[in-house]
Order: sequence, then C-alpha cells, then structure tokens
Amino acid sequence: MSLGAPGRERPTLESVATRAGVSRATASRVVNGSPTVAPHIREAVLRAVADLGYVPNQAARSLVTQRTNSIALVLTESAGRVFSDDPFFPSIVQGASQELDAAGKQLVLMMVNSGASHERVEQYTISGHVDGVMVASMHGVDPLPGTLARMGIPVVVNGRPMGHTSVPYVDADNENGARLAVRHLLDTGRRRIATIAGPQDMTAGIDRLNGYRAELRDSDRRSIIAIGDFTRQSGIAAMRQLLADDPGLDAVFAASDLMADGAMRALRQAGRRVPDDVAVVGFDDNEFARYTEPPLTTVRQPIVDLGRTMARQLLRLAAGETIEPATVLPTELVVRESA
Amino acid sequence: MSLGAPGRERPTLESVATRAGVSRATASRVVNGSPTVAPHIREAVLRAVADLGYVPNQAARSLVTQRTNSIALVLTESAGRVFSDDPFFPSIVQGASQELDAAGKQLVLMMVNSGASHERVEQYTISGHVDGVMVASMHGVDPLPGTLARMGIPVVVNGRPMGHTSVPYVDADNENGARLAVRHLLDTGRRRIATIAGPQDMTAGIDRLNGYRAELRDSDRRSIIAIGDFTRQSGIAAMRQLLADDPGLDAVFAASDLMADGAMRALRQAGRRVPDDVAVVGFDDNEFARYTEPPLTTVRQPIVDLGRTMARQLLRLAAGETIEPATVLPTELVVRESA
DNA sequence: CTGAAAGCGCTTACAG
DNA sequence: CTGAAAGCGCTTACAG
Repeated sequence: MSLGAPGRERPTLESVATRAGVSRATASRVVNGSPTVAPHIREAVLRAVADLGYVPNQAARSLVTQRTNSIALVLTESAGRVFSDDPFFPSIVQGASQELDAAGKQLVLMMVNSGASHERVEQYTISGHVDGVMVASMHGVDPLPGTLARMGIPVVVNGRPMGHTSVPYVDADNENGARLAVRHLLDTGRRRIATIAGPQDMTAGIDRLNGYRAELRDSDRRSIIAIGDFTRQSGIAAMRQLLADDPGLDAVFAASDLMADGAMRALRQAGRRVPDDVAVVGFDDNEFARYTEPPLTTVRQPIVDLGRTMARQLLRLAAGETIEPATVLPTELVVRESA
Repeated sequence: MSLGAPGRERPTLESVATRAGVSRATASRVVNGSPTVAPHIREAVLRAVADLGYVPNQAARSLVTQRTNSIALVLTESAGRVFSDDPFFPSIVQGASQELDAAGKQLVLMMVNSGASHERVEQYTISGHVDGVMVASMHGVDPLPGTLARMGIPVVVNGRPMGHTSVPYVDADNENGARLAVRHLLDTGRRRIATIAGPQDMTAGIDRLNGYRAELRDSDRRSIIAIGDFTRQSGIAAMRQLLADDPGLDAVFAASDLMADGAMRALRQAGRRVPDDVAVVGFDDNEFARYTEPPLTTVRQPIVDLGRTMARQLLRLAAGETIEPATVLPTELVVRESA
C-alpha cells in the first residue's frame, strides 16, 4: 500500500469511488465489509483503496454512526501515588489495553484527582469521545462512576465501590486472600499474628482487614492491628508501632507487598529475623516479591487480569449486553521463604 | 448545570440556538469564545447552554476543524517489560499526561510491539484520530517515528533514536550521568571499577557505557564490562560474571537501579559487603533506591520531566512552531550509602 | 455584530 | 446488488 506524499491531501471515500468507477455508497459498503457487493466490484474498490492509501476519516464516521471505537480508562488518584513503585495501575493499563486491542478499540487514558478534573471527564465523555469508561478509583466514595452511569454511559469500575452504587465492578477476592494468608500463618504454628492493614477508606483495605479478622476469630485469637496506606514507608512505621505495642508477636500479615517489604526492613532494624522470629506475608505478588530477602510469601492477585476483565465487561455492556453486577477474581497464596 | 435525563437525546447547537433565540452560527461563536458577540446575546446563549447541559459533539467539530485535541503516546516494547517493576513507562505517562491536561488535550495510549501493531498505529493516526504522536520506543531502530513524520504527522520521540532519523527527540544526559557515577567512584578511592551496561541496542545503554568508558579512559584505568538488559535478574547474572572475571574489583556502576539492586544481591551472596568491599552505583533513582540495603547511590534522571518535555515539544510542533531537534535534560548524582 | 449557506467525510435507509 | 439523497452536528467564509 502506498501512502500519499507528505502534506498531500488525504484521499476520501469520494476519490476512492471515482477511481473505482462506483458510487460513494458502494465504496463505503466494501470498506465496511458489507457482504452484498458483487465480487468484481469489490475487487475494484479494494484496489482503489490500496492505490490511494485510503483510510476512513474517523470523525466523519463517528458523526454518523454515533460510535467512536474508543474507551476511556480513568485513573483517579493523586498523581504522585498513581505510579511510583506500585505496579498496580500500570498492570491495570496493560490488561485493559490488551483486551481493547484485541477488540480493535482504542484506549484513552485520563488521570484525574481534583473535582475539577471530574468535570473534565464528564465533559469529555458526553462530548462523544468514547463509547464507555472504565474507572480505576482508589479512594473512598467516588461519585464519578455513578454520575456517568446516570448519564447513560456504559461504566465499569475496578474494585468494589464504597457505599452502594449499582455500577458493575470487577475485583479480586480480597477477603479470602487475607484468610489464606492468616490460615497459612496459623498452620505453620504462629500464635500472635498481627496485621498491617491498608487504608480504611478503600474497600481493598477494608476487605483484607476483614479477612484477617474473620480467620483469626475462627481460631479464637485476638487481632493486633496497625494501619498503613499501602506504601513501603507506611509499612515501616506500622511495623515499629506493632513491635512497640506487642513485642511478643511472631507473625505479620501486611495488606500489600510494599508494606511487607517495609515491615521486613523495620524488623531487621529491630534485630528480629524473618521468618525465624517473625513470619511475614504480603499481598499482591509484585515482581519484586521474588527478590526480597528472604523472598516474600504473599497473596497473589491477578492485576493484569483484572484490567482485562474490566475491559471485557465494559465492551459487553457497551454492546448492549446485560452484565454481572460483580465479577470477583480469585486470589491465591504463594509460599516463599518469609513465612 | 443540569444534565439531560439518562438516555435522553443530547442537546445540539441547534437546540441551544433556538432556546437563546439566535442563529446556529452565533451560538457556535459564543461556545467557542469569539469576542465579536454582543454581551447580552452572549449571556442568553450561555444560559441556554447551562439550561440544556450542552456539550459540543467532538466528532462534528473535528470533522470541520480537522483537529482532534488528542495526542497519542505510543509505547513500543514487549508487553511484559513495559510495566513490571520498572517505573519508566509509568513515569513518562504521568509527565506527558500532566502537560497535556494543562493544555486541554487528551492522551490516547497505544501499546505496540509487533509489526502488525505498527500498521495499526499508522492507520489510527492517518484516520485523523490525533493531532500528533509521542513515541517512547525502547529498542533498536524503530521505523515507526520516521514513517509517521514522513506522512506529515507531528512526532516527537523519547530517547535519542538509533540510526539517523531527523525526528526530534527528548532525552536525559546519559553519558554525563555515567561519567558522574564513575568520577564519584574514582574520587572515593576505588581502583577497579566495573560496569553492568544496559542493552546495546538502545541508545540509553550505549550512551551510559560510553560515559563509563570515557571517564575511565581519562583516568587511565581499564574497563571491566558485563552487559545486562536493565532488569534485576540480568543484574544478578552480570554481577556474578564480573566477580568471576575479576575477583579484585572494588566498585560497580550499573546502568539501571534494578540491575544495581540485582548486583547488590549477588554481591551479598558472594560474601562481599557493600560498600566496604565493593561500592555500587545505580542509574535512575527509582523510588525503591532509597530503601535498598544499604540505600543506593545512583544517578538521577528526571523521567517525569522527560515525559512532560516530550509533550510540550510535540504541542509546539503541532501548533506549527519549529522545535529543537534534540532536548537533553541533565542527570545528577545522588549519594547515599552504597558508594 | 449577526445570519444564511456551504461543506467537512462519512453511512444508511429507501428505491429500483 | 447498486445509486441518489438525506443527514450526522458542527464551523466559517461571505454578505449585510
């Protein structure tokens, strides 16, 4: 296929039709793969398309079809924390992107934090830029998904929302993951099991803490809790506090790998050996979990798959299908050396 | 502003005009902020816009203006390595996104790897979806930027391209960064300084190795080189090889923090203390560099700023300005405890 | 300062 | 199976 010279006018359907000696309508049909076109004329049009290097103008097409073939992924979080060390968002992006590519859709990425940018997202969406939106929100009660849904826009969110919106979501089985971690600790003979919980304004934080509590309750042990915010730094601080509160603890379940890493660091500084004195279990199974010393036992959540699933559900929704209000992906324990 | 009920027809310029008692043309003018509109009629239109919750249809607008207010960011790399532990791409995305937001542009993210997806990017771009494209390519000679540029599309790439395209690029000062690292090692009395270089099919890898060599040459020392691919795993392997090749080495400059981390791990396993026996310097200054043991001395490159700068240059280019063929951002040494 | 009109590049009933 | 025609929702010369 030869492309027009730089700066040269881009060919239109009209020029393709002319060159092929057919009408604009027919040219449009073959470009869109309509089956009701005579083989020889299809050939002629295809040849014209190739000769001219014709590519349909997306704006014109969207204007009439009312569809854009683009899907937005909204990442709501303070910019600083979105990326950094945490592969959460990148992995979501990767998964969503894979799925969308396969469906021939484009991914429009929007990072928002302030209320002002919420407005931006709404405007953008209403202006017909995209056929649907995925929201990977991290905090508290985010009104955006609900607002969008109420406007009639297909929306799927990542992570069980707080409060009760009826927006469909995709999530990992946080509670059971936490239970698996605690059960493992119990099974390996640990008696005083603390937790470094995630932020309690996020369901991921809440659900993992609930799992910890539930599993401990089932075995009649008491909870020892400190709260972090998923970062390594908060893991360090929480571990120190835990050690001060209960010097006799012999295990910690941290609600993120980053916090688990921080905890191991604090433990080392306090002269405790892992896992001999204190066993540590994380949550996520990030790439680096394999490389901590000792390698981290952790609960694996399938983040890329979460992104993929979110995209898949949204595509179905946008296509008019009815989808499950919740899709929960399993988590699993991966045992290494820290516990 | 009140929004239409769910599913209700979206208001058009026509309806705004009718409600305000003016022509479509005039309504369009006030929506687009034209100054040549009488104040009282501007008021009336604005009120109608608010009452109706009018938002311009982007496709219609693009069709006539030939502009889209969207910019593509193409990430070319095998999906697996794009994300993972390495905050490079996420940081580029963050920087670019910030800059684009500020300019009221949207970011369309495209992840590509195969040649097939190159085609996809070309089609997408020609179809008028975006006003320009940023390419953050990681490997070798990527023909995409050149192809796009030849088609008359504004393009800026991240990282000095291999070969000689004339596509404008934005990069960190890799060579000088490496020199800073080696000089520091020299200044602190190290004599046998090895390097774990990055992949030699990327200019970042090449330039850092050149800097290492140049600085060593200036001080009459010989090079001790192993090649990695920027990952932690490759850092481990390279360090082991280096130790086998030259057991007497007393310092290593790794071309990425991830490789430096791997090197420290290999060193520890070999019974060498850092920095006492062997000093280690990394490159990047990733978040985790602060948390290694000992904390990593490294060369900081301003990745977010690279993303921001790339976006800024592209915006200028797309606006018709002539931009610098190369923009090189400074790197700096941050001394912690590993060297 | 404002409006009537043309036109951006497509798709899709509707006839035939 | 194919074409003439209408129309998607805007912007922008061109008149006045």
